[in-house]
This record gives sequence, structure tokens and C-alpha cells, in this order.
Amino acid sequence: MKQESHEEKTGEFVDICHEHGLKVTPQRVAIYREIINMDTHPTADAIYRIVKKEYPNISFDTVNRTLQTFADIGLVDVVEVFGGAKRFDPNVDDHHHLHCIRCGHMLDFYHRTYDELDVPKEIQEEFTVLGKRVVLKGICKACGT
Amino acid sequence: MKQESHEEKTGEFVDICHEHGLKVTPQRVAIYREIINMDTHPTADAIYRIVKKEYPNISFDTVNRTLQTFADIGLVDVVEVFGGAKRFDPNVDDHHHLHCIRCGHMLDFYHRTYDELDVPKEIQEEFTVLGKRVVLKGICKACGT
DNA sequence: TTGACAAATAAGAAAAAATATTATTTAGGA
DNA sequence: TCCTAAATAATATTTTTTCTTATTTGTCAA
Repeated sequence: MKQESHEEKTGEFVDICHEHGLKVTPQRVAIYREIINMDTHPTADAIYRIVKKEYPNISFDTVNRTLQTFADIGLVDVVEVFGGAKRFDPNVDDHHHLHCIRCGHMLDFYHRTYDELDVPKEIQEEFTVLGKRVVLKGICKACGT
Repeated sequence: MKQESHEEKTGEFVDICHEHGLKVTPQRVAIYREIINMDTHPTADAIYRIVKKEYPNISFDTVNRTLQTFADIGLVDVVEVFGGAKRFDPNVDDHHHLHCIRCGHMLDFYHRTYDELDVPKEIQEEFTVLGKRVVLKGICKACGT
């Protein structure tokens, strides 16, 4: 996984938008600045409430649409959920998930071996694989054994 | 993965309900009968519309609650979604998923090697692993390259 | 630098999905 | 057969997402 400072990331942000023909609006900058500081998998509503503090006029629709747009161009990921609202992942590096079936939380973990899993030949022929993720389902420490 | 006829499965259904102290209602039987015939990952609403045909008085709430109940006792799984409504999986055997980011479809596949993935020691110490799933993200054949 | 225009936004409405409340019904044991 | 807790139907409500429309704003080209 590559590591970049947030300054570098925000610096690249303008370029990435232009590459994709997207306008660089203050709203987009604000949203991007907030999400790259997060180490959770926030919902659109959670991000909306945070961005609203410095941008009281922003609408939920804008936040939600912007997150979609970011997902489309790979600036964020949409993560799997097992119920509840859609969640976005500011961490686009290769990583895997622990899913606690009690509390519903989804935790990141890194494991090189999983990143390098072989994809069966039959599947490569039928499907263009762009990413892999291993999801381990179980009970987290906080929820007891 | 074990293979069972639907007759066997419906036969066991009554027992499983009793084991968990659940009453065997006609609604539950009807819902269970329908979902085990499915090879997709239906939403509660999809199941509602199907069951409604033979059971016109059933309410959506009953279907939704029943599916939750089934999930709680392991009769069905809740599958990861990346947007849209919650989906249930009548196939509780070990299997993995192909997720097309274009059409959003989630397809099952089986791969013994993935079933037997080693779980890192650090994780076993912090987390009780009950199941694993590999999700391959990409573009399916129908959606082009 | 300015003006034109497509893209983006805010606001509100509406649709879709999930959950809660309550009165009534029913499965299953006594 | 009766009793009781559990389950259901119906309705209301909440949450989440999407759509519509009028307005504003970045960007590009002159």
C-alpha cells in the first residue's frame, strides 16, 4: 500500500478532477478534505453533517452525489454493507474486512497474502477482475467471544 | 458443500424452527418454500411480491421480519451489497462472490482454495472467525470487457 | 478579462426501504 | 379445548435515496 500525506492527496485532487472533466468546486474540495481524514467507513449522512459545519448551506444531495462521483473515478470506494445505509471508504489501498455480525462494525485489516490471491482461470475468462477483498465474518473482541 | 433436495430441506424446516423455539406459521413455511428455490440474492420486497401471489394477505413487514429471523438462525444469509436494498441469500453453503461494478450484480462462485484460506494469527486472537468470503470486484461479461 | 455555456448546486418534493406501534389472530403446550 | 406468548396485518413513521427545477458557478475560448 502506498502512503501519501494528506497534503499530497489534496494537491493531486485538482489534477484528478480535471483528468475526469470534473469542475473543482469548493463543495467537492471540502468533502474530499474531510473524508481523507477518516479512518472509518462513513455514511453519506455522516459526512454531510461534518461538512455542514464549515459549509452550512451545503445540501445532503450534493454530498451524496459528490461521494458517488468520487467513487466513480476511484477517489473513494463503496464498501459492502449487510444492512443499513451505504458506506464509503476513503481508504482505496488494498485491504480486507472484518465483519462483526453482532455489532455490525466493519474493520479494516491488511494481509499481503490475501492481496495476491490467485484468481481461478475459469473466472478470468468470464470476468475482468479489478480488485479482490476477503471478508471475514465473525465476532469482534468487544462483542465477546 | 452439502447438497440437499428441497424436499429434505422443507422437511427439516419444522425441526429447525422448533429447535429455536419458533412457531411454524403458514407464512414462514411459504416464505421458506419460495426462497430455497431461488438462485439469486433477492430483496425482501422481491420475496414479498412472490409470496403475496399465493398469500395475498401477507404484509411486507411479516416477510421482512421473517427473513431477519431466518438469518438469525442461519437458514439464510444476508449478503453484502454495495448500494440499494438489503439482500438475502438462500444458499448458505460456502461460496464466494463476483461483484460487477457496472450492473451491480452479485454472482456466486465456488472455489475450494478460497474456502480454506488461512486466517492470520493476529486476527484469530482478536476476532472469532465464523466464515470467510472472497469478493472479486470487476466487470462481468454482459457488461463488456 | 470577459462572456457563454455546460456542469454543479440548493431546495424541496417524492420515492424507496426499513422500522415501530397496536390491535387481532394463532400455534402449540397444558 | 383452553390459555398464553408469539406472530401477524395494518397503519404510521422514520430513514435513506433519488428526482426536479431554478439558480449559480467553474472553465474554456474569444
